[in-house]
Amino acid sequence: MKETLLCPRLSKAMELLGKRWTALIVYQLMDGAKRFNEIESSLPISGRLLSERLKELEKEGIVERTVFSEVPIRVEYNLTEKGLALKEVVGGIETWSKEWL
Amino acid sequence: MKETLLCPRLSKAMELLGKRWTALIVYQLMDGAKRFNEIESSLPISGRLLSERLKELEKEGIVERTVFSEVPIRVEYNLTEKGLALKEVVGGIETWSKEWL
DNA sequence: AACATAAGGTTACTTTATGTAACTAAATAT
DNA sequence: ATATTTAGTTACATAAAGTAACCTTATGTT
Repeated sequence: MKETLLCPRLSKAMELLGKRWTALIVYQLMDGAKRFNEIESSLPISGRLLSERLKELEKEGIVERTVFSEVPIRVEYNLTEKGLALKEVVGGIETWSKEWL
Repeated sequence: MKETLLCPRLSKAMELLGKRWTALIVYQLMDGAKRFNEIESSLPISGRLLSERLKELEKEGIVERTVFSEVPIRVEYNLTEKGLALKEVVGGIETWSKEWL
């Protein structure tokens, strides 16, 4: 695999969004905060991977994690401004899928 | 991994676009037909996987393959109407990446 | 006290996807 | 006969994803 002159930002964006589940997780958060188990139930993803993806998204500043120290513990995830900006992208994919799939 | 009520078309779209390299291949074809080696040179992808992805995209009707029986052989790939419709999606990702990455 | 429950994970292990490098086919040129 | 070129394919190694069992904390039940 050799190096190229491909736009590094587009490349980075695809590394994120092109990772399995990432866009669908963002999609789940598009209409407001959700808890870990809610996301897990709404997608055919395993807890292991959901945990991994949420960490990545948090590190990228796309998702924000809020812990409520109740019993049992409650953790909510919601999109940051950066994440909300992805609405257009995911919306575009949704539109395309409705027209062509 | 359990079943969900997730929109099957969006789900399918993400299975395609969320596969490594797929969107970047489409991006490479956005400004006209390209040959196998041209795509391979413009992306850090291996020939093995490029071949696999192009077959998938062809099967999905996103990419069209044209063989020119010259010597040496020449094969061109270009987007179908369905593939061209993805310009907006990939363009949206590009826009987002420029603003947020 | 002993056990169960619940959320939000983590760990160990298996299967699938991706990356690497060498090889093939066809037609021509040296 | 050997080399060159394009567009792949094959065999093998490594990385990522899937599965299932387990952990922690704080309560609630027997």
